[in-house]
Amino acid sequence: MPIAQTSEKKRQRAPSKRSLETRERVLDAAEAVFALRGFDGATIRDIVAESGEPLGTIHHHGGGKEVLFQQVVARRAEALSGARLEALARAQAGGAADLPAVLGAFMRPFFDLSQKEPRWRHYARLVAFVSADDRWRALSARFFDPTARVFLAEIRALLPGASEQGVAEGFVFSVSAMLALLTSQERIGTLGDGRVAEAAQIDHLVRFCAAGLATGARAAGQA
Amino acid sequence: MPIAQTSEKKRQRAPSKRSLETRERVLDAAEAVFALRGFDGATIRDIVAESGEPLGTIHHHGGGKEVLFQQVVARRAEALSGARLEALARAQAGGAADLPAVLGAFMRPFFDLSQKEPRWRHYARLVAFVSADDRWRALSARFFDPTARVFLAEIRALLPGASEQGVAEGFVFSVSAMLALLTSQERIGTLGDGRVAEAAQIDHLVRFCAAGLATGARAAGQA
DNA sequence: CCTTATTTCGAACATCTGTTCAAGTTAAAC
DNA sequence: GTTTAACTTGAACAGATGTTCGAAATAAGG
Repeated sequence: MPIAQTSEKKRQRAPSKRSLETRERVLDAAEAVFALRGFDGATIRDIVAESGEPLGTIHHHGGGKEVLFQQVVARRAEALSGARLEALARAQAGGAADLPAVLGAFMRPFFDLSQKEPRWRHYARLVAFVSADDRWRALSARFFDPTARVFLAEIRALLPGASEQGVAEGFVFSVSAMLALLTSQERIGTLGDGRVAEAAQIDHLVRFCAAGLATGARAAGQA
Repeated sequence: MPIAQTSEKKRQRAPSKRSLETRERVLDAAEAVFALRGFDGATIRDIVAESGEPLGTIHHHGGGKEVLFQQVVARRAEALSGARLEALARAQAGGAADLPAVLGAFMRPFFDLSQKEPRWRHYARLVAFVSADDRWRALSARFFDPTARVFLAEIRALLPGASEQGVAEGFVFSVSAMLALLTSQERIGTLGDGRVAEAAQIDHLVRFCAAGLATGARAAGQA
């Protein structure tokens, strides 16, 4: 899944195991630093310090600051989409899923993955940055929009009275609320009872958004 | 309302009218640039270009990049709080206000001000940055939290069955949804039918959040 | 009208930042 | 085992960036 389309000369040898490990360390460090400081606030030398790799190595594996950022976003995108679509399929296994179940299938995988693997919290913050900044619209469109469209269609099917525009707005509100919880959660995520409290907050988030979406649909239907 | 508390030597002369106008131009330009590029992405020389003022003048009036940012945030904070509290008082003029009215009093002034004075759109984006980044927590706490607490108390009074924690979460969800609309709106704000479409979106936003808050309270009351 | 605090202005400075480069090392392909 | 593509490493570079500084212009206070 290469990002750059232009003038790629083909490799003549498979990368070594050591090289692959180095690349992983570079991307992990970049993910952490970008998540903490944002794209403009982050420095290649911050990533050097975080990874322990020398300066030249960051560029060798990263391909420049901007391409490095894109690689970090791309690395976990497929896993995220997969988890969301699987959760949706699971919710629909026993017949039609209701609105909270569909919303939950979209939102919960992010939190579940964050609890299993702390690096996903960094990725979550990164996704918030990508979603909020027009500069990364192309990244959003490529990696997140296709899955979002699937869920949008499911939600529309559950709200037959709603306008397409209204559902889309409600979905945007929902995603922004999810990202707010996801990123604010980071600073209390490692606390003792964080896991228990977080589960309740996610339940609340899903209920909140489901109610908001349903009401918007109802009002649009009346008008 | 000075930001810096440390070692301020008192002025011996009133600032000239020309000086005040220059300061205003500097803050306007800084507001626009910070709103467009964020704190780290913005450059003093970007502000030089935007304002037309020479480099030294930015520092003379701004007091350094970080203090300049704080000044920009501070400048319109009081007007925003005032507009929100007035809207709340107006909503409660004829007896008790319901949840959508209270939420609307918090959210609508931002959009109303943006329509009257386009510079408020820049300020709105700035507020989104400040709210999203822990680095500016102190600014948030000083300029926005007091008013938010007033509205939080009003909402709690309207939802007697809800837990304090649950209402606070719902309020956070609501604010993040509002900021999402506010910042995404910027790119289509100057379109021809922008005003009409925006009004409908704000109605939708208020209904969405009111429904979400009410449902969260109901569920918490049941449990 | 004086005095001088304040403002205007841009050159200069030290530091930071992304990137390049070349020499040395490693390991894939045969 | 040999060859050499790929990787590792850090010094060096060009440009950007926040800040400082002093001289000149302006206007408040008397």
